[in-house]
Amino acid sequence: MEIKDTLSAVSALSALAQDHRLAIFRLLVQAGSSGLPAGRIAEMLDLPASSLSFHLSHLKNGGMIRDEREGRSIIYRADFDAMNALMAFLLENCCAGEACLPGSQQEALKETIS
Amino acid sequence: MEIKDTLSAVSALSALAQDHRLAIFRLLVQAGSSGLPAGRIAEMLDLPASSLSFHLSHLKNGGMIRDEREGRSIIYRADFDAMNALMAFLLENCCAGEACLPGSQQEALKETIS
DNA sequence: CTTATAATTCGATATTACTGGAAATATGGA
DNA sequence: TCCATATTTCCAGTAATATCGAATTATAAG
Repeated sequence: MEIKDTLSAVSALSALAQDHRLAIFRLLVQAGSSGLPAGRIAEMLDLPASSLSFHLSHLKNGGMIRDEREGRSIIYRADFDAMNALMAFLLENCCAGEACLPGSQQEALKETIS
Repeated sequence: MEIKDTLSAVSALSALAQDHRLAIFRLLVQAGSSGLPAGRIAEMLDLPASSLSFHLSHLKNGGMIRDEREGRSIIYRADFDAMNALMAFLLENCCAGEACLPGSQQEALKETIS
């Protein structure tokens, strides 16, 4: 997992920076590796299909989710590697060493992630 | 440092989800506790004063920075507690335990932060 | 081949964000 | 008081996002 450049960090952040999209992503995180079909997400969040589709494509553009067709459904899954990279970027660029994590844990995370 | 609700997480995320604002925040993180006056930020990022002010107020609204008047200048500082809380929120809600950090580090972070 | 289901794309509309010059506000000093 | 400096607020124009019904595409099954 590489550390993101500023541009991809911005698109990852803006993918999550919207109430419906954050809710969608959290659902997918909970769902784990089995993911959820679009219709099930729409149902759970009570969103019209076309609105959901708009947000899913935004999340996909930001690299935060992946999709895979399975029969008539399309299964969406959270991209944990991307989330990982985003966390690493924030830790590295927005936390200044002194804050957010004690130094030792920060070092350990860097090794884990990069 | 409390764990954020979804609404404040969205405003923190959207505060950072813009190229100029992310750049501003990173500068302030680097500057640390001494912070930077608005004019210096405008100079470093080559932004018109009014545009900078727009972004600063957005960052402030999202709770990511603080300001303090000092003579004719207004000094801006990154709010590390807010960044901390955002990291904790993401870890808790968008990382699903299995991912982003090995379990032991995640536990340690939760204790550190909450 | 037709019908039903799952999802996306299109299109029209409404809302919100971004930009930057000009005017207003606040402070400090001559 | 008057002027210069630092910054914000105002305003108008432009661009990007969000919403959701209707039309379209893709798949599966009878």
